[in-house]
Amino acid sequence: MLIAAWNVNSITVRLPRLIAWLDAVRPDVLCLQETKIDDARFPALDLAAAGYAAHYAGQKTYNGVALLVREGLAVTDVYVGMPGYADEQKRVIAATVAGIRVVGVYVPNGQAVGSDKYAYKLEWLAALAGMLRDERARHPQLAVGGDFNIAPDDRDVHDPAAWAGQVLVSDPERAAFRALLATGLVDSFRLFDQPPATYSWWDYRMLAFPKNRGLRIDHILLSPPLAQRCVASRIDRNARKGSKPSDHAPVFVELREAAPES
DNA sequence: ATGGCAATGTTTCATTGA
Repeated sequence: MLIAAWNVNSITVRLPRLIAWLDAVRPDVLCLQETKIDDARFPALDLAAAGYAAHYAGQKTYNGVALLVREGLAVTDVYVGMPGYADEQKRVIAATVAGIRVVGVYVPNGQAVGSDKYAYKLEWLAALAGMLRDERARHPQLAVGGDFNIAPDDRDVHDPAAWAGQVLVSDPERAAFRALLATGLVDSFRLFDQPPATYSWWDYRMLAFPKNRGLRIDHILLSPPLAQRCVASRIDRNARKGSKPSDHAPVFVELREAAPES
C-alpha cells in the first residue's frame, strides 16, 4: 500500500502533472494540500477518469485539502476540519481507507516568528495534537500526511545557520512537531537511512532547486502498527523538475501487507 | 540537467507562500 502527500500549489495549474504522477506511481491514497479551489470547481471528474475518487474541502485562492483514493478502495468516515476547533481555513481532511485512518493536513505557514500568523500556527498545532490523540485512540492504524511547514531538525535544512530561529525551523515549531509525535506517531522518513540533504520543498527563486537549497517540511507520520509495516519512505524529487512544478515534491510511504490475523 | 518566483483575484499590483 502506498500513501502519499503532496502540496500541489493550485490543483488547477498542476492538474496535468498530478494526473501524470498518479498514472506513474499509482498511490492508494494521496493527501493534497493547497488545492486553492472552491469545492464546486474541484476537478473531480478528471480525477475519476484517472481512477481516483476525490474527497475535498477547499476554498478560493488559499489553502484547500483533498484525499484522492484509488478506485475500488473502501472509504468511510470522511471528516473535514478539527473537532472543537472552528477554522475558516480548509486545512484538514480525514478518512478511513481500507481500514487505515488517513489524516491529511496543511499546517499554517506562520509567515514570521512573532507575527499573528505565527501565533495562529502554534495554536493550530496544539489543536492538531489534540485531534491526533483522539484519532489514535480510535484508530490504531493511523497515518498523518501533509505539508507540516516545519523542518524537524537541522538535517532537514540546507543551511541551518542561515535558517536558525526563522519560521519553519524555530524551537517552538519544532517542539510542536515533537508534540505531534508524542501522541504516538513516528516520522516515517527517519525509520530508514536516508541520503543526506534530502528535502521536500525548494523556493522558486534563486536557483534553489538546482542548488538543492531546500527544506524537508512535508511528512508522513505513522502509528506503531503502520510503522512496523513500513518498508520505505521517500520523497519524489523528480516531480520538482521540468516546467511548471509545484515548489513541493510528493512524499510517500510503502506499507507491506498486514500480517494475517492469528 | 534540474533553472533564474508563482498563483490568485478586487489583476495591470497586492497578497501570500516558505
